[in-house]
Amino acid sequence: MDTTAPEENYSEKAPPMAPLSSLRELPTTKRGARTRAALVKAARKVFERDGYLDSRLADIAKEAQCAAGSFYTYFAGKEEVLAAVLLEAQEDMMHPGMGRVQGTDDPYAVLEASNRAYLEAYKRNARLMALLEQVAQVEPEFRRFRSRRADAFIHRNARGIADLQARGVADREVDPMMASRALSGMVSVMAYSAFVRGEEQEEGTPVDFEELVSTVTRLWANALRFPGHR
Amino acid sequence: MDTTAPEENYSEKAPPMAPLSSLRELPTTKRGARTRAALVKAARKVFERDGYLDSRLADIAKEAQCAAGSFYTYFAGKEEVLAAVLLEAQEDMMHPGMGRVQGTDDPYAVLEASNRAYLEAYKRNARLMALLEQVAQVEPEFRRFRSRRADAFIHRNARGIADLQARGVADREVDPMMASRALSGMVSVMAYSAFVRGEEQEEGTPVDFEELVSTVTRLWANALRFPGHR
Amino acid sequence: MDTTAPEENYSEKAPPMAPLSSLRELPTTKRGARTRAALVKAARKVFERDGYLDSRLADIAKEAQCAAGSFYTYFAGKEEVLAAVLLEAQEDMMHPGMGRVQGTDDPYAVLEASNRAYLEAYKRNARLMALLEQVAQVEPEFRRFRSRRADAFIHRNARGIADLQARGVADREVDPMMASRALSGMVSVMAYSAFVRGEEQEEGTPVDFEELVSTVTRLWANALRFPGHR
Amino acid sequence: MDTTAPEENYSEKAPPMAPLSSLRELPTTKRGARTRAALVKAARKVFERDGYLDSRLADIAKEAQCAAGSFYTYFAGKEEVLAAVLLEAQEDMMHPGMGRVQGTDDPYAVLEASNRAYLEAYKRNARLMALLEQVAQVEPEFRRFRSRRADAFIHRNARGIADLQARGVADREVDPMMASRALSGMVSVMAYSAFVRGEEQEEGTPVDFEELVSTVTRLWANALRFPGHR
DNA sequence: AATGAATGAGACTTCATTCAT
DNA sequence: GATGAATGAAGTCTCATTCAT
Repeated sequence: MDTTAPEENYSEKAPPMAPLSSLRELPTTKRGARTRAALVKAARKVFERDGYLDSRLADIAKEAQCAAGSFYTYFAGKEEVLAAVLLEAQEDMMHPGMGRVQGTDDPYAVLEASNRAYLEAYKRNARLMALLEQVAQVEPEFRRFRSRRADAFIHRNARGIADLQARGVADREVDPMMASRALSGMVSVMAYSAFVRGEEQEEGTPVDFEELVSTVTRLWANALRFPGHR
Repeated sequence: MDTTAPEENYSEKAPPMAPLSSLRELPTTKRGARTRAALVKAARKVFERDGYLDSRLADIAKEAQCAAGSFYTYFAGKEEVLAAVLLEAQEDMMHPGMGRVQGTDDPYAVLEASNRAYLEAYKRNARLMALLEQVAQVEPEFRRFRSRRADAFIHRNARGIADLQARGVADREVDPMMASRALSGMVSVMAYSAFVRGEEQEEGTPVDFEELVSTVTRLWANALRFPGHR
Repeated sequence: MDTTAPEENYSEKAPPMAPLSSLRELPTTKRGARTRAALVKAARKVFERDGYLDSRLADIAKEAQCAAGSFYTYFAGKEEVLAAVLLEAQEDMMHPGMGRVQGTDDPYAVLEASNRAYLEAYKRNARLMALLEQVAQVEPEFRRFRSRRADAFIHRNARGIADLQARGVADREVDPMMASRALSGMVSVMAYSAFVRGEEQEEGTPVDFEELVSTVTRLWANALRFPGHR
Repeated sequence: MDTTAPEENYSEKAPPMAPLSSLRELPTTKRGARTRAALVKAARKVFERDGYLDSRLADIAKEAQCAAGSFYTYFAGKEEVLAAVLLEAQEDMMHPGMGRVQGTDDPYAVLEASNRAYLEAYKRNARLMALLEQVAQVEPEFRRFRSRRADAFIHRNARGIADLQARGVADREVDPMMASRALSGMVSVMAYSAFVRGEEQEEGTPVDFEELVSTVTRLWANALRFPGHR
């Protein structure tokens, strides 16, 4: 089963749904490549630090140690750098095949491994996820981007659920798609709450990662009425 | 039991958590009250139409048919009108005691009624909820506002869960708070996805409201291992 | 001799050079008189506190506990209240005939009494003097007002000097007018520096009043080569 | 002796008391330097013409023939350009060592040369001095600037006076500092009155420069009881 | 390619003054 | 007379984007 987790999901390298176009052609010279890379890196730093809205192109250029005008050699504007940033991060934001849990067929173990992988990836890229959430609220283009990612993930989990239903492991009363939507959402909300909001406020008990994994997995398994008594 | 639902929940009229201050004093005269009300109404309309960030004070004033300067008689800026808008809407955004489901003690029925009430309120105020989500990404003050609301709700549901655990109706293995966080989040995510994102895109099957209620309720009940076989 | 001191000088009650017009007619009713008086008083307070430029009519009205609109019943604007404030204060700002130093003819004693009276009056109204200096830099009308006051004083002292020259008590080489300008200016500068600038900065040795009087008097007397060896 | 004259006095190039900071960094390119210089020049012109308070940044930009926004490339606001204007003028506002009156030790001659140098510098920069007086009434930062300048001058003259007292040339009864304050103030008042106020009003006898110098010098010398009978 | 100055549209605020009650 | 809300002109400042070197 592949009951991974919510909202983001691109384990397959495949053309990741051509999310964001690079209008500008890539630089020809070595020097150009270097500058462009510096800009993308700087952009990520500035975005994560100041937020997308409060960041200015001038800051990004300064951070990349190049002139404001140079920015436009590579990008048409803020949106486009952000696209580049996201594109570049996409790889790592995708949990790496959840370690396969080789050699088991136990649905619960698979589910747990899947959730763990998702949450680890989320944690690793928490600031970027926060950024994406913010941007999605503001730029339709990125709202669509986020939706597509979430949908891909949801569909995959829906297939997993349907499969389990077929095998008699999961409750047949629920619609696989709706259930996937709900449970995937549940996990992503928890991730956001733990790693994004958790970071903002200094106070409060930082959630224990293992407890997070096990709670989420247990609820998910129960919700689908996995057999067994855990 | 009071397993209401996610993110927002203020059936008790009690101190509406004095969320957002109205620095400017309220108008003395009838005329003033009328103008202020017109501004709040106009602000809500403009915010919901253009989004918080893309709206200009001038537009709000125009919508309220008053001079730009008049705005400042009542509010110090965008934030403050928004606070007023939210304050005014708070009442209705709170689902009204979920009808009590008088006469039953069936946890499942209570849960379902609670979820239905929550989702109805969410649907009724979908555009405002969308606005709140947007603003929370941008203005710390409103991020806190949203958090406080969610927390209040989560705590209430956590109490409900703990109660059910004590009565032997709910799985004792999960921490009530974490479970509440996860399940409440699940419902609010579904509400957002159905009523906010569902509205944006014309295409797609609009979710059936009843199916939403029953799915969410079933998953919630299962997750906590309510007894019985539904 | 009447070698009083600088910049301000209106001991004679006589129509004090019709300095500032009261366009608005004075109030008829008792209530009106009360309001007007309250406004003038409030204006002085606000002006002295916030400075002329940074004060707003709304503040004055509030301080006078009346509505903003009421202001215009009595004054055409800021300038006019200020005129009223100055008019009202004029009386006390004028040192009271310097006690005449009755019974002496000693020029030095007269001079000293005159300077003392001037400095006392200046000190008493320091904040208002500061205000006047400020306003004179900004409003031509009040620049002229200040000039006329200074001139009146200078002329008077010039007459005093001429008189002493005639009596052989003062150096005949200097032009009475120029000398008066210089010496009167000297005293007013000292007064400003001691009572206005001295107040602004907490630090520093506050000037000893008596030392101020005696220094100024001695220098003045010496400058005109009063006979005798003090 | 170095009984220069009043209020301003910086013949020594020494630390120009780092009066006003240029927060914005200076332009790198030649073009930038040109624009900045044009802005400073324009600012001086506009300030002297309209007064500090009534001048608008837009006017300055227009005068410098550049876009309004360009202003902010070099200055944070009105205050900062003014600082630049003052900084640039500082050099010339400082009378140049008063020609030294080489070869004489006659205190009177030195004093006269000093006063002449001061008054010439004042006259040369009369409009700027007027501006400074105005601004000092309005912006604390510049009030302090003016005070520091005056103080430097006063201290220098005080030293001169003390020196003369030691040499038996000046009256020992007066405190050097107070005397310096008074006499320095006397000269600056005369300068202001002659070159600033004298310009405003078309009418009136424009003061004869030489008479001004000699009167001021004579009174100063007398006040300190220089020996000799002039 | 890189630079960094120049541009200018546009949004925000303030407050003196007017005006309907 | 008094009230206090309404008005709207003016000025400030920000930055994405362009452009001459």
